[in-house]
Amino acid sequence: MLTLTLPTPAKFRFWVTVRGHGWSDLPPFGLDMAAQSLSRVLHLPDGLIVRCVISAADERATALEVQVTGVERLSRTQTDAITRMLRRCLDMDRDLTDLYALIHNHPRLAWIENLGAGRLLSSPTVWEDLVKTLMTTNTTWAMTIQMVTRIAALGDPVAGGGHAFPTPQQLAALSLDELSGAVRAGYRNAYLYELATRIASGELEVESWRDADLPSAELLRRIKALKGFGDYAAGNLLRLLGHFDRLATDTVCRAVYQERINGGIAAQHDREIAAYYEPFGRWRGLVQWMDVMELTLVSA
DNA sequence: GCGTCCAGGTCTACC
DNA sequence: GGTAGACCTGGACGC
Repeated sequence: MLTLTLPTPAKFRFWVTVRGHGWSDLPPFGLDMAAQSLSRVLHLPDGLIVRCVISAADERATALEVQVTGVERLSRTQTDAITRMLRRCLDMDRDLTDLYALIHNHPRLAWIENLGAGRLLSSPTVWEDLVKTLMTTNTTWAMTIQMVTRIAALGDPVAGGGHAFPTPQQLAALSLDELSGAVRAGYRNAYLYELATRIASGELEVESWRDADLPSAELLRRIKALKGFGDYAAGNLLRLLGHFDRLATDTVCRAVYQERINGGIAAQHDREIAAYYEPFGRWRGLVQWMDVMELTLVSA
């Protein structure tokens, strides 16, 4: 086992980031609640597959400890790749200064700054975030976990158990029937297969969607052009890509708006919810998600 | 064990 | 632009 050190930015809170949304429940991420550690199987650009277990000495630690298994030694290039991928997963390069200034004296949202919340765990690739988002649509969270677990099992195995997340090429190499039988995602199977085959063939390129210069409107257009990605799914993916000027309103968001914001009265239309978050400007999507996660994060 | 109902978001056809 | 119905899975429930 090798140990790496990952310096953290100021005000970075490891466990709050890990618990910031449900991705940590989905393989090839894994949680050890007792040890407060996050595991992740990484498929490095050179093909090497390793398992990383990330932990912090305490919540205000200035560096994370990363234990790497599945390999006896790492080259400088491989170490840099692991560091780069984990920094991306843990949203370490996000500057939340403006958000914290916006909500500094807000009676209901000041907890976000106090807790150091606002970073979202994401996947190393846009492809993986697309697949996982698709598997959250029109289903329960328990079902999402089951479907993603079955998808992850189609990836390359790692020493010690578990798999790397499969590449688009690996899923595209199957027939639709084979994929459907393995994943059991219902009508989503066809959408997943189309996504994988279009990326694998080179017709669709999604990794550049992390480019910060890509306007939200253009990114939204590209995402919604994909089969199976409607308003909610597109909003969710935009959030994971760091675009917070769109909402991702689902049933949980509607319930939170009704119960904790609007005095028990349901919104007449999603436009009413959109109007509520409008004053938060380019941060509105993140504020909406923080409203959903408040009880989980404050009690974590 | 079997049948029925239900939850979830998106797509398509239709008005 | 708005709406209805179909799409799937598996858990919950009643018998």
